[in-house]
Amino acid sequence: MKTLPLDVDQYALRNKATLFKTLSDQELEAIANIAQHKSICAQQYLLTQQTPAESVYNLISGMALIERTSSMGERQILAFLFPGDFVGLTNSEHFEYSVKSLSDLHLHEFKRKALMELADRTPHLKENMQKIGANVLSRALDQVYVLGKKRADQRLCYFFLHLLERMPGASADKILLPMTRQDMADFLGLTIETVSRSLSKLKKENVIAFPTPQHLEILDLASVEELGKMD
Amino acid sequence: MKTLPLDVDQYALRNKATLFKTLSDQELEAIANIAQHKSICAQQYLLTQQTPAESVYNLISGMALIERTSSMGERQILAFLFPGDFVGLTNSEHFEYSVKSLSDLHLHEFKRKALMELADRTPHLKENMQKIGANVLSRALDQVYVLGKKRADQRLCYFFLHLLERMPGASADKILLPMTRQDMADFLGLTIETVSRSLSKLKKENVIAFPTPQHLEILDLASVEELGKMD
DNA sequence: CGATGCTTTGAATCTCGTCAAGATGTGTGG
DNA sequence: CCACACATCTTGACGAGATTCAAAGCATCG
Repeated sequence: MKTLPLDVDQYALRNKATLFKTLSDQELEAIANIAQHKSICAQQYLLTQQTPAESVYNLISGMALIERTSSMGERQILAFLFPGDFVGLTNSEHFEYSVKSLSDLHLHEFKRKALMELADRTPHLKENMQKIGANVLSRALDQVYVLGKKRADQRLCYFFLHLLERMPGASADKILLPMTRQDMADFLGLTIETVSRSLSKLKKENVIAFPTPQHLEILDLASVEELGKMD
Repeated sequence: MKTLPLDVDQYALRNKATLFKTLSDQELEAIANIAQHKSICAQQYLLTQQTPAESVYNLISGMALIERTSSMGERQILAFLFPGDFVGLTNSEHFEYSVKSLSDLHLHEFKRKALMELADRTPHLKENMQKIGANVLSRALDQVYVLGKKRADQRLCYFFLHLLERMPGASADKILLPMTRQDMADFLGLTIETVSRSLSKLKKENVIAFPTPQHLEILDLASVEELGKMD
């Protein structure tokens, strides 16, 4: 269990709000003692709407998505999860969403009770957890704004900027997309065809390029920022 | 715009997640000791994007809205606030939104630090605050789903059900709307014309009626539920 | 009363969704 | 290495739904 804290992270530690930021070695070890390693293959469900909400998870490596599917089969992706992200902080008895892996995942699993108790004794940890919660809400509100006000091409540019900011190793000239077009569509409140058409339009305007369908390149970052900005 | 007759405490106490639920008299008194009364007239800003986030507020009576306005003048309403609601729980230095009153407001103001400290010593209070936070997020995710997947008439029905559930004194045959059509549009990601047209359509289908423009009556609750349901 | 602000309606336009087909990739077995 | 099959992605044509711009209806309030 000593292996813990530090395989997380050259990425997570440089990220803004992460569970482990600014913690002392002792504090990190205390967390390590209640953490369990967990691995999941690509395209598997980490948890679903029916799962009792006893555990919370910290994503070490890989990518995942949070989705909600209605009884009529309508799927809305509520968020994508990146290394360092935290998922499962709810206060209901069971989760209100499902979490599905996009790639092989490594995570830390915590019993919620144990983590909460530790947080009570570890101010820095509690502060980090609150920050993470605030960020989750803040991003959900951003998404509300985008879905309420933006056209398809603008939503996609917002999405690119989102990836650029949050995805480890992403740079304007090389963004690897682990999600399908359908995932993007369900995240942005569009259909797969509209996503595809908007991508083609941006391609034709030389704003972006696709060396392969999963490999995005931003050619004109200024335009992307203009289209996708939030303020 | 007329102000709403609101029976505050009666509503707040029967509501699910409120700051004061299940607290003992002693605990309530401890809260009272750090609370300050505040009153605001209709159509005023309680706080704005620029306000430093030092205080949090608990709404006693009246209604308000949370909005975000972009540099291009696009406004998105992120939530409506009802008696018992809590606003201001963020972890950034300043707020990421503005709060505007729809009617005359009475609220409790707490210094964030003081409330946090008290919460540390008062498990019930902390639990209530966490529940409120979870509810806020849950509703934001509902809104993402609605904006991503629903037609104009469905969004309106969702909104009606939302009001029915949360607004004090609302019943199917009498819902007083303190907000304008523009507010509804900005909440639901529509234009005011689309809101008006959709309302007219629902009126023509005898699903709803408007004795006056601010007085909504649901004639066919089953249809409203079918159109506005979330699952 | 008229004046103002909010709401509704109308017509033209645009964006996006739907349905259908075609193209491109990826993986497998020969 | 090629050929085929399957999945994903792209494109096209059309229609539904929402926005835009403009004008007309209704309240409310001096």
